[in-house]
Amino acid sequence: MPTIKDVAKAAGVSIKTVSRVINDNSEVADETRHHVQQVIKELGYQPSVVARSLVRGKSNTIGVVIPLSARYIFSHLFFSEVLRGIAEVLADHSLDLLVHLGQDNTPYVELYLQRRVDGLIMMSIPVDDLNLEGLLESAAPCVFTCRILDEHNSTNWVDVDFLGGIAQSVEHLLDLGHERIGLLAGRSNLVSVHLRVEGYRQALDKRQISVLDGLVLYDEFSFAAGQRLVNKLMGQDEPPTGIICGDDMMALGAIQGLRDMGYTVPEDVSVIGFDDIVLAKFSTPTLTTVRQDAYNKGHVAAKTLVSLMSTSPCPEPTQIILPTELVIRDSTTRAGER
Amino acid sequence: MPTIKDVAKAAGVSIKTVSRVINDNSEVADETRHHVQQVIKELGYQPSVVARSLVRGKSNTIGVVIPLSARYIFSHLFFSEVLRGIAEVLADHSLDLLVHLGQDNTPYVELYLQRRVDGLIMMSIPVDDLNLEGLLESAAPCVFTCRILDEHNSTNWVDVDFLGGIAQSVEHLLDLGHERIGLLAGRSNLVSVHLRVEGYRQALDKRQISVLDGLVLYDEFSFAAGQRLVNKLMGQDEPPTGIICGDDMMALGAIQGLRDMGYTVPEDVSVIGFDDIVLAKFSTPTLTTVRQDAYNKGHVAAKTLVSLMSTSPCPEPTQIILPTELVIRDSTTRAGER
DNA sequence: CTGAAAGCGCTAACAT
DNA sequence: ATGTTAGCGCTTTCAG
Repeated sequence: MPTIKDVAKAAGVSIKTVSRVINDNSEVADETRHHVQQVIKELGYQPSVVARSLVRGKSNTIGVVIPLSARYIFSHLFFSEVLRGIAEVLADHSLDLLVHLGQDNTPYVELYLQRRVDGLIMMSIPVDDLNLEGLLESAAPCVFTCRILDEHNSTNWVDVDFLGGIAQSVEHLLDLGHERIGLLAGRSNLVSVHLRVEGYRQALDKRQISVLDGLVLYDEFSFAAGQRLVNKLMGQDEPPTGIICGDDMMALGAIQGLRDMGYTVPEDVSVIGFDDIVLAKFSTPTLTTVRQDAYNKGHVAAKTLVSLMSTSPCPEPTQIILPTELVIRDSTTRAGER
Repeated sequence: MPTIKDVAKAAGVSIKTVSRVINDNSEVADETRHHVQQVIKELGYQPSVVARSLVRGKSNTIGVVIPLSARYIFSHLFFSEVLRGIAEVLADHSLDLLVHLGQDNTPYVELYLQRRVDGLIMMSIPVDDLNLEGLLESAAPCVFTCRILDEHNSTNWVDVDFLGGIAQSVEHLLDLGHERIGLLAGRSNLVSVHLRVEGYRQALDKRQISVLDGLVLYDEFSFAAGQRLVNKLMGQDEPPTGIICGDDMMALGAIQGLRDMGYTVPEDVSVIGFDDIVLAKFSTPTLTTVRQDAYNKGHVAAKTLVSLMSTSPCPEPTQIILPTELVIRDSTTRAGER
């Protein structure tokens, strides 16, 4: 592959002149410019981004880190939606996108320390992530697509309103006359799961309803987990008449599990999901759920990172909570309908 | 951030010695080595991958190109599954993964020509892609996750057996006594769609059943398209009793559309999908479909690319067709059951 | 308007 | 076993 030197030689000009042409900034005589452009085309020359990165001191690349421990999100449409939101913003700024599955043994902050990326977007980091500390200690521009535990409150993040979304779900069920409400929360090592539980608590407290033991269960976000947990939940002395799930796949699993046990949804038990995946609209019954806009999450996170990187000195931490919306469909109804 | 020079100075050794330590190949006295390692740790030194790339002449990065025209795959779980398959192989080989949404105006072969990536994996390229030619003319190591039109038959690709999968679907319906079978094929600018149609034709020919006009329709892969097309299909004089769809989302849309028109699935019309997405197992009725292993597709494509890059001279083109499997569920039944 | 030369951070012959 | 030196391909003062 030709280099700038080859072009210079072939065009009979200096390297610097070629450099000027390809960066079309400084003044070059029109004649020279055209001639050089001609030679460039003939040779099929393309400047090496690697050499440019070295001399310019930046890679023009953003890393998106997906902890392997959160690998389940890979089988979530959620993931590709967030990624799409990120990718479109980066494209607008001519930034490249490096996707990194974080093996726990290689601290992902190295991506930055090795000048491979200029900034990082972290997806769904669990609270017990081993490499998080190293990242926060570094000067790496970084935005999380989820809240993290952070005593200094100094991280940038974009997240949806899990607390409010779940609280609204609880209120919806209470309004329908449900008094015993179960929560299938998700993995307990995620901040978002804690927030879900907190939203559940607050909504019940507000109506002076006591939070009962055994009505909040934890497991991974999956159809299978929904099926599993619902068995536990309904096996209790006084089973709930309404169940709120950490995400839609869990909710669909819960519905299936309930059906297998002989319950009818929503007549016997109302079920609410979270996310509003495509499926939610088409399941039987259609799923009442809390909508979050994953594309927008990625979009906003990327925007935040880009502005973070172009601003100096480092601005105040940006912490954005995106709204959710309760979408009421057919999986919820008044208590005691049957 | 410290450079190799800083380390050398601080350790009181030459740059080359530091280089030897961080590449731990050549012989360095144990004492020197330990000392240098100590200094590296103290300074928090990390070698710059950019500088390394420049001098080594390779980026250790693979680009995955997703044509924007195929943006729909972003909202397909399929995409993230393929990507996961790719990512895991690359991680094993310490290769980085660059995801590139191909804007049609920037030829993606530039990723290679600018030394940004050492090889490319192309996802779902339509036949009318403008930038394809440039890529094929270049020397870029490249593997497609779909077949492409290529008169020289010189490209490397990994694909699933669309032709066989659809043929098997047709046979399944024929075995159930269906004689009029519709095909909702997908976008006609995809080779995979042509192959689906070809499979459909061959299977019907084999049983000496004539292929009727109006029974094969084209549209995008989506729920909405399934709903749309089924209306056209059933509005004909002699509507089909069996419908084969290009993918599962289309099939689910078709089922919904049929239901809206007052038909029952599968009693009135049998429906078959393609992919076997998670949803297929949980829809009502559960969906008969052709399973393809998207993760494996990505895995094999990445493996192929890696071996391609490490082999010289360039080996014979690798063209792999992965098997599919017909998964029979509840959306298909004998013709005239009702 | 153009060129010579230094240097980005690293590796690799070639000494010593 | 260790250091010197010359690049990798580009940008960028600083002169001409």
